[in-house]
Order: sequence, then C-alpha cells, then structure tokens
Amino acid sequence: MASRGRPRTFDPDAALRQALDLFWERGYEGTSLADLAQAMGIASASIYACFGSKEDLFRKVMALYGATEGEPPRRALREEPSTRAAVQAMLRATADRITGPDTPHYCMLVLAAPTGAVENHAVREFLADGRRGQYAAIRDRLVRGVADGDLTATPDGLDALARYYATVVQGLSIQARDGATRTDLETVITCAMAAWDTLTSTPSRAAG
Amino acid sequence: MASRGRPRTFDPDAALRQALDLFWERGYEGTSLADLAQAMGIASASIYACFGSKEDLFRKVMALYGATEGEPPRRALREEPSTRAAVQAMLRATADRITGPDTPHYCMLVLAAPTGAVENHAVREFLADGRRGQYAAIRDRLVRGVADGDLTATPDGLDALARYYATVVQGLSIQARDGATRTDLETVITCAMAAWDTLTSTPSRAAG
DNA sequence: GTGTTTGTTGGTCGATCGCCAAACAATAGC
DNA sequence: GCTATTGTTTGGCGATCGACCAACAAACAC
Repeated sequence: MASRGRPRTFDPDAALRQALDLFWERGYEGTSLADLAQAMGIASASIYACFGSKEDLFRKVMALYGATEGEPPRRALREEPSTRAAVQAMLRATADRITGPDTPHYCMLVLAAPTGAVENHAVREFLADGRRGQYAAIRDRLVRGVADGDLTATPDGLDALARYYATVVQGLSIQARDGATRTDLETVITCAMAAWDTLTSTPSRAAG
Repeated sequence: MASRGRPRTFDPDAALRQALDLFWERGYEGTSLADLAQAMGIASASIYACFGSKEDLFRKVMALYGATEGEPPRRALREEPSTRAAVQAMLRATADRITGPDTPHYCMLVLAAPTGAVENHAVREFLADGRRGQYAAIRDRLVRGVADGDLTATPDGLDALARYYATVVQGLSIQARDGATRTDLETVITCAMAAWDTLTSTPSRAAG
C-alpha cells in the first residue's frame, strides 16, 4: 500500500483541475497536449504516465466537472420538494453555472465536443451519453413527481416534458456562449416555465 | 470579361457543395484541407487559388448553407400569416432540416464550431454572429406581429420571447445530434408552443 | 506562330499533433 | 551500501496540420 519508488512531485488533483480549466476554455480538440503540459506544470510524458492518453485525461476531467459543476443542477432536481420548483431550480442552477465570472460561459457536456474529426468519435459519444443522462435525470424527477401525486401526466407526456426541458437546458449553453447575461437567461427560464402550467395539472405557483 | 488563361477544370459551385458536406459532417476544425481536397476532387493548391484560405472557404460554405438549409425556417417566419403560426412553422422547418435522411443531424450554425483552438476565434465569432442573427430574425417577426395587431407584448416581453424561441431552436440541434427523431422534436415543439398561449395575448389556436 | 494569363500538379515549408522510449532521479526494502 | 520500483525529464518518433511555391499546361489576344 505504501508508495514504493520515487514519489510524485505534483498533485494529480490540482493538475486535473488545471486540465479542466484548459479543456473548458478550448474544448476537447482545441486543446493540445503541449498546452495541457504547460498549464499543468509537468511534461507531456508525465500526463501520459499519470492519466493515460488525452482521451483518458478528458474523461477524468469530465468526471471532475460532473462532480463539481454538475452537482448544483442535480441537487436542485433532487432536493426541491415540488416537481415544478425542482425543474425551475435546475434551470436556474444551470444558468448560474454558465454565466459565472471566472469560467467560460457554457456547459462542457454540451459544447466541449459536439463535432470533430472522425478519430474522436468515442469522445463525442461519451459526451452524448452524458447528455442523454441529463434527459434521464429530468425524466426520473418527473416520474417521482407523479408518484408523489405532485404531477399528472401520461407516459408520453412525461417523455415530451423531460425532452423539452433538456432542450432548454442545452439551448441555454448556446445563449450564454453568445453573450447572453444571467438576466437574459432568467427571462428564457420564465418563458420555459410558463409552458409548465399549460402542460401539467399542477397549479401555477409563483414559487421560486 | 471573357475568360483569359486556362479555364477551370472543376465547377466551383459543385466543389463548394462537396466542401459543405464534409464541413457538415466533421465541423470546422475536424475537417482538414487534405480531406477537403479529396472530397472536392482537386488539389489543395486549387482550393487556395479559388477560395482562399480554409477560413475563407468555410465562410463561403456557410453562405451556401444559409441560402439553402437556412431558407425554409426563414421563409416560414416570413410567410406565415399569424405570428404564432410563423414561430411554430419555423421550429418545424428547423426540425425537418436537422433530421433529414441524407444530412448530419444538426445545424451547422449552432454546432460546427462552438469551441476550439484560440487561432480559430474569428470563425467562432462569425458563427456567433449568425446565431445572433437567428435571434434578431425571430424578434423582428414578433415586432411585425405587434404592428399587425396580432400580438400584444412589452418591448421586454418581446426580447424575452424571441430569446426563448432562439434557445429552443438551438437546443433542438443538440437533441437531434444525440439521436432524437423528428417525432421526438415535434413533442418538444408542442411543449414550446404551449408557452406561447400563456405568455401572449394571442388566442390559443391549434393552427398548424 | 508568340506572349500573356490563369489553373493545375507536385512538392515543400515550418510547425504541431498525440505519443513514447531511453536515461535519469528519488524513494523503499533489504 | 545495493537493488527494485516508481516517477520525471529529455528528446524525438512518424504523421499530419494549414499554407504556399515553382514548374508545367491550356486557354486567350495578337
């Protein structure tokens, strides 16, 4: 268990955080190993030894990203008592994250690698799986709402509603990327929540 | 005016169409000049001579893309008599284009280059301008609706509504990219249009 | 025909890509 | 001390990137 051999001279967690910042700024294909090595303060060979390939590093980066940036929207979905409030709070948490002062204005899951060279197909599919997970998380919350007696919907209506809010979440990333402010996104969220009241049997509350 | 010198042995329009197909499949940075030369059936030097740099070629490709793929949604916005029908028809035309059987399932304006290397900043900004144009086109249509007495909204409400539907349009690209079918997108559009009736003073019609 | 203009071919440019082998350095076990 | 193990550095791998000539080919004007 104890560390045999020469101990590592850098903190892998800190280095991973540096890698996250760079991948976030430039996307997957826009970030080179040389750029990463410089930002992480180690040689590219050390990256390879500690994290594996560029793709392996990116997957570890996305795990960190999901555990940090992805948590607030997930928590909102999980902890808000009413289903309507949960969806609204998730949208707001997303808007908060993608308009922060110290980070790029978009969600990595959505825009870090939507298109690219054929050899990076696996990376794109990896992110697509994550996005399908977003949809599934929303849908699960709606299912719970039905179980709670909080929401009335057919299975088809449930799928539609979940996909609709997933679409909005993902569209927000493009908006933020193009310069929309947190206030701009709030107006979008207000519009998106207006559909809720029409589409569900939930009483319209001005809950925040 | 007449062509002096050796005549061109390829059709620039056809070559541009080939370039469009490849850029559409792989995005801007994912497509190399060598790939383009092969697909266009000419040497890379001929690309340079006829179209300029890779970036120049991409701008010409996007002009073609906008004139062809972009036209149906634009026409829907322009020609539908009621504002509500115009917005809905635009969403449907978009959904049609990004789920076609013979083309990649996304909108190039949205996903061909959302992130990337620093040296391609100009390309990203070029596409961002196009997306801001989408928003402006929607907003202009809403303004016309107010002038037509077809829609009642404050200036702020108008901005919000326009940004909201721009967000949905852009979110649809991610959905299609992740495998959503035309039917799936239709359910999203139905949800998105449900907000219309709540947010405007337009009578709710089941117009198609 | 000759000269001019333009397009194409084939090749080269320096830079960069992701990746890795060999040499070196620093620890633990003995 | 010595050996084994592990991590880091150096240096460069072969391939590819976008860009761009120089040389050749095919049309024009004359």
